[in-house]
Amino acid sequence: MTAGKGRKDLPTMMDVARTAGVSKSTVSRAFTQPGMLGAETVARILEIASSIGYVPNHTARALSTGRYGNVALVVPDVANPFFPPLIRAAQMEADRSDFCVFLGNSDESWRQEDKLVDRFLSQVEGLVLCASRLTDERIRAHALKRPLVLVNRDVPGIPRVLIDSAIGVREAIAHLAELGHKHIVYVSGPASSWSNQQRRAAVRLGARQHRLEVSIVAARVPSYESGRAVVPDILATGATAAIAFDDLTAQGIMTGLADRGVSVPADFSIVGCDDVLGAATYPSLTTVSNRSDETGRAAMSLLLDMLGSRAVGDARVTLDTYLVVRNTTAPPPNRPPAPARAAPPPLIPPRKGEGDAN
Amino acid sequence: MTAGKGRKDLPTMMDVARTAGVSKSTVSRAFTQPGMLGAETVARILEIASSIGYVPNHTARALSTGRYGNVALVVPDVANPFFPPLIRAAQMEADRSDFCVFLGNSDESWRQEDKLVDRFLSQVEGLVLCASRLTDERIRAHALKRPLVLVNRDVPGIPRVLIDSAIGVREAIAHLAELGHKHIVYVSGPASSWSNQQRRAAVRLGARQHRLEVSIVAARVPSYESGRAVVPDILATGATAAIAFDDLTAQGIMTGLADRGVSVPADFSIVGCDDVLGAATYPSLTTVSNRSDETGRAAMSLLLDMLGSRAVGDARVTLDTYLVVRNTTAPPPNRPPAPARAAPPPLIPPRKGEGDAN
DNA sequence: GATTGACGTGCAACCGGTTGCATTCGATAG
DNA sequence: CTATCGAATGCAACCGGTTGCACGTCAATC
Repeated sequence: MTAGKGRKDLPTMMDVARTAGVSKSTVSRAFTQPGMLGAETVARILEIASSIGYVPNHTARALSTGRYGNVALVVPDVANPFFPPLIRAAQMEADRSDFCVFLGNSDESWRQEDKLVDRFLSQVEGLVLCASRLTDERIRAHALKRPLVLVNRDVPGIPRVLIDSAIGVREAIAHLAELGHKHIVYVSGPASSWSNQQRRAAVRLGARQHRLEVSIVAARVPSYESGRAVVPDILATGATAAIAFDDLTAQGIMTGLADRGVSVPADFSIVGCDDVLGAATYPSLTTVSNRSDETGRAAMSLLLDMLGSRAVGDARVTLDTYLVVRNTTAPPPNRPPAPARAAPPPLIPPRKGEGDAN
Repeated sequence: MTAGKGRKDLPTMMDVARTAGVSKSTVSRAFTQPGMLGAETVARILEIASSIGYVPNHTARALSTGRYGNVALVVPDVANPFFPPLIRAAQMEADRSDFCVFLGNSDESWRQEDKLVDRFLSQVEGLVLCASRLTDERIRAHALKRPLVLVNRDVPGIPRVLIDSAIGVREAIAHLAELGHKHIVYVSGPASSWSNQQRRAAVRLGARQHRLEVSIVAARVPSYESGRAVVPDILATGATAAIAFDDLTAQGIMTGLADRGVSVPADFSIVGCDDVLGAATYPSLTTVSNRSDETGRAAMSLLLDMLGSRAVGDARVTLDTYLVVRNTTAPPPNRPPAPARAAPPPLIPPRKGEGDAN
């Protein structure tokens, strides 16, 4: 019963009330409905409050109003470079409405995600689940209890924000076609990924329109390592350019090509996806923007709209992407490149935080 | 008063109690002190609870016990690649003790940070502040109210976890000396940064021990752009190797050197700091590990220890670093490199999330 | 057969706010 | 001078749990 069992107790509303010679209610109103009180009373109370370092207790307020002022954001892997910009944007959007945000790391496990959501449920007004690992069923169950917004997960009936790579990928195809490429490769990501399906379809469609030959090479997991590993398959197709599922894979491919003396972009062109590495690589990577920050902002904004009881119903927001041309694309060489020397074993540890973010 | 004003209300303890034909207290104890109740009673209650989807209300519990089960983690910029691994590790460490973590993004502003801390105070049991922008005074004030752990901020009396780059930097110096370099440059970060002070001092000391000449070149902000910008200054020193304040700066330097036809590592060697880019660059960057994940874990673990009332007092944990040798360091050329052509204007946008993380 | 305990459960106060309603008081209207 | 009304404030119930204490029951003990 006794709260805090001696731990440092923050000043309460009663403390303020006592030294101000008023009742709890008055102090409460001074903070929530100042207009209802005398101007000098409000001033005095606020003065006293700040002098003794009083801050309204978020928890107690939540209990009586049902407005927790908190939202939860759950991602599979905080360290996956896809997410930090999204998290940052979502956090700042929530902050604009004075919401605090819980961050959950599901560690790519649906059990963990389920546990987190349950823990969050009773102290948040709503949640944003990114690339959720839960079943549609569980998601629906949770959505019954609290407003829920999904990112890169398409469950009918649940508001969701999706990054549609189609446009960006189409731009990439057009870009390569314009440069004179005739045969390209799509290095695919996880089959279960919604993003991967989008991208592959867009590649196929774009290639048909531009009369390009297209090969598909599968990289089971999107990572530096697996990109590096599939380079022989890529070269075997005889293509002169590749579009990779994501930047990490593209990066691995670049390394694998360099290992074989194939230079980028002179001998081979590469396009990534997600713009996760920025211009940090050399040569800097041509890639498809993912606008993950806008995604984060949009998802949080959508959630806050729902909380503001502005009905949102079955929202399905898609964000377009665009091509970011940097320095890994150029006209094809006269002859398609071929392996010059045998591939060395992979020496370099994979980058942390890889995996299928989307 | 009426909570939820019609919003989806979660089932409460009373609901369970009613259908189980017992009192609130009994339901409560079924969850918190099952041993005090009859075995079959507990079983029946848990059964009913899960059947109607009841989960104990975190908020209400917190209010009466003072144990919020929450902690807060505040960083200047989530998107700065220094932080995601730290956040991830801290989050998972907290999760091991069933704590939920609030994430705050101070956006490099002490006002924002102060606001966040105040908002968090009343719903967390403790906080971790990373690279805090607050004054010592404010930090002390907050620490009076709740257990507080600092990361990369050295305020006597407040428990803190510091990444000490000295060892790693010393290893880097030894590494360069062994390769045959005689004259190196330290490209410094923000003067106010604790980490920068550590690193510069370590460079100076190490250089003296190995009888190397050392120059200092100042990059005001640690970023890709500013690294690229200081390349002329670096070359002007006549040095054959550089140690940069962080990886982003090092990356910019690499690009700047390439722009001038100076090849890395054949003509010039580069060492970064923080190991933030992993092996993603080409050539992959030799750098000093920052172990930011261990830092996050250590800080959170320290905080949880404090909460467990295991007194921690004035803890000051320092984490050592080590050199990660990759492919940007090699013996110096016979003659020191010189600019071959004029530098092109910077075309490439700076990487998001830069800034002095430490 | 009455006493004593252990055990299982209910009662009610409390955590720190919020809010509908009652109350007080001065001012304006009648 | 009194009735009326609005503004300012207090009272007390409530949000959903936790927990000290009291109560009732039944078995073991004397």
